[in-house]
Amino acid sequence: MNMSQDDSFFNKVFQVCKQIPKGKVTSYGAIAKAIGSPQSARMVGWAMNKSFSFEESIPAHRVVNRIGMLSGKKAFGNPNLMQQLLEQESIPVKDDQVQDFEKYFWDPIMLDF
DNA sequence: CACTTGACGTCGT
DNA sequence: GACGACGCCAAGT
Repeated sequence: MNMSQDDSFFNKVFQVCKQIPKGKVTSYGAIAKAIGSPQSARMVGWAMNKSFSFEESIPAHRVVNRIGMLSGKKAFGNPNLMQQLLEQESIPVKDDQVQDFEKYFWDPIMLDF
């Protein structure tokens, strides 16, 4: 099956993730809602974990849960890497939580999927 | 093939 | 407002 033209859940998730502006973050639920599956937020997170298997550079570090916590930091190999990447984009992180989450939050719903 | 796990979110207490 | 339970869907065991 051809993944390049795959309109499946995963592909949509990856497309959204790649379009997250630098210095911004979003939540799994927001992505799920944006692609039309608001109740499949878990699948978004699961897709992110699998995203490392894809050659495409998915900025998975820009995706956190609804409260801005770095719930998936462990998937980066080094648990501190996710926070490092966020701070690298001028996103303040403290205690595995994005500070001023609302301020840096980017809603993918505007992509009008 | 049935059960458990998981980078979540919403609702009820 | 913190904590627990349930629902969601796919993959791993």
